[in-house]
Amino acid sequence: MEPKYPIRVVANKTGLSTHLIRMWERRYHAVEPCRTDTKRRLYSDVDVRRLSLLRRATQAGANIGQIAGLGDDQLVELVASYEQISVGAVPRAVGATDPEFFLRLALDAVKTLDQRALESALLQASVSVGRTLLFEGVIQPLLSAVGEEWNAGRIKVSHEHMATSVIRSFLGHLIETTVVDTNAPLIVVTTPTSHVHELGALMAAVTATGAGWQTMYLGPNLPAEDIASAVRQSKAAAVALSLIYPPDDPRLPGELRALRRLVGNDTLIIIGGESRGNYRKTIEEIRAVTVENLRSLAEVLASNRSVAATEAK
Amino acid sequence: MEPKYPIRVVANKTGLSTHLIRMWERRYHAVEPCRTDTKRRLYSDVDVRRLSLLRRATQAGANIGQIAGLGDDQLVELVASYEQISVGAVPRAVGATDPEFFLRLALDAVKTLDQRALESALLQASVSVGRTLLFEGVIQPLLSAVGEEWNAGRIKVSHEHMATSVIRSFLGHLIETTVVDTNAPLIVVTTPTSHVHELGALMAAVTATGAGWQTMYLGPNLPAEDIASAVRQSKAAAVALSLIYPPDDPRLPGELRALRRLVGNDTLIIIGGESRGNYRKTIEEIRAVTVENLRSLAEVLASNRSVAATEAK
DNA sequence: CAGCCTTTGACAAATGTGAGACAATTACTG
DNA sequence: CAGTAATTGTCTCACATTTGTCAAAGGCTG
Repeated sequence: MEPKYPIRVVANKTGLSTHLIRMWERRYHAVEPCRTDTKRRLYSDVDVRRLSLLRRATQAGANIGQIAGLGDDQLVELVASYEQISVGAVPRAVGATDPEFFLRLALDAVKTLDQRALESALLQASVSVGRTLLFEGVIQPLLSAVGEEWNAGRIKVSHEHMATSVIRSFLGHLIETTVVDTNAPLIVVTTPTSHVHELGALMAAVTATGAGWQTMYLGPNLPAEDIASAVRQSKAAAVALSLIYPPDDPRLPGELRALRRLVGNDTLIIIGGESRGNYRKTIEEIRAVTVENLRSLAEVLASNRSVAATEAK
Repeated sequence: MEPKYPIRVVANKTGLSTHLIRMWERRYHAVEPCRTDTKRRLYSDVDVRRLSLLRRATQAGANIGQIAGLGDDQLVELVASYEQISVGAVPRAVGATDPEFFLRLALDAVKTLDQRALESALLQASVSVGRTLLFEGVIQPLLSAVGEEWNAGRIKVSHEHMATSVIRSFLGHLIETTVVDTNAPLIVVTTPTSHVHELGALMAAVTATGAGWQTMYLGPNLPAEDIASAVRQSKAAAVALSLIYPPDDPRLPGELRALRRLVGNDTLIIIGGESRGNYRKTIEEIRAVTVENLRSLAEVLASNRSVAATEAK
């Protein structure tokens, strides 16, 4: 863990102001970063994580003065109890920033049908690795792994259902606990009719809140007409659709064209999901943006945020 | 369990006002939290639990002066008996405990597609009215109302999806935040194959945790074989199935018989949901218990809890 | 040289505390 | 049944603590 971030970057990553970070250091020794030769602060990933935890805890009502001195592992527990998640007695590895560790933990939990352990693995992963790594290193691999195990007949549908249900509620929780400013532009997230896989859309929704957008998550399987009416009623600046299964839906091109027609040309349409490639022609035709993964979704949203915000006025 | 919550967090968690919490302390010594060096109150999880119990008891009609001195165990019993008695009876006028108020709030939120408002309406309702009233007075009427509005063409599917998605994550949250004794018997909650309506099952799952059972919620649409394997692997003492739609599923009797055969005769099978009446013959045949509503589910679970607990040993 | 960082001191908003008071309801008494 | 006392939730006030924000002055960086 080499120290590397100047204070400005840390402020961006954690959502705290530089002022506040320095104050917390001065008053409570919340984090004491290394310095350059010329006394400039240089924060490590561990510091960033600690500051994020502190922010979540204070957000939930803790007094910074009381908690600033706590150890990292205590802090994780504290955040859990403040946010009303039960961690229970589980193997803890706060030091580990290794997604694979949490992936293994989670997969074991699925195999043994242990709901609590799965929740706790996800929670710990979410505080120990960043959100990007949480998706790309834990949740997505977990879903693939569960799929493989099921294909191989080593686990049952019930395991897969349990995993889905826990992950879904965990992701919902992430959206709820992320505070976004109410002036932020709004994005509608859903999947088109007959596309029933919803976890991709949920992760997109979480990514969007993380990128500072207000999100309206409408669940899977929604006709173009209804998506458009939701966009209009909520005055959303963008729509994101996740396409996973079926990979070859003959009715989808029609739906997409209808969507573009109904929302008008000012609304950004973003399309992601594994099957997006199979509909490329239509996507180009309706001038929608495709994103390969959640990271590029975040980039697209970041670069469109200011545009959307100004247009709203 | 070190003391850690400042009073405002406790107020949020319990639904009491900070004023009232201090008053109960001054007058009745209901809880006497530790203090910081500067006399600020710091509550522990135990204190929070105790205050919640006190709130539930007073809401059900107990007078605070009488019960404030009781021990925690007595309080649990008291709350249980009080809530049995006062179900349906008019609760004492404590604040705006009118479910219809929250129902209207929630319905407005759905109509205006306001996710946050719906969440906050549900959250307020859950701390202001008891859980029974939350289901029977808010969530179920809300779902019916949304259905009616949709039939009448006054709202779109997107509204219904939004409502479903918010309610689902809210219910999931309720399950997670209810702390259950890890020795409690376990119940598996799901719906059979092709029964895709999941909110009934989710409410059943919440009811079960409220009745002191550990709950494994597996989501909707699960084949009998997989339900049974989940029961066996998790050593569950009971299974609850919610039947709503379709009301006349020709394959259901076969599924139910298979379920009984696969789980053996020691497992309690509970069946609820609006359509349960249409399958009465099979239900009797497999010696399953039917419940009319969530309240009777709670009763069945309460009376079977001790039985299940002893059998587990 | 403009812009960012550091330290220090100061300020104001928010929140918590204890005491007292008030109004509404309930329970008891003659 | 009227009158009285007790109960209980809410509110206000004066004061202390906590905490986020800001400004000034000087140094570092590109």
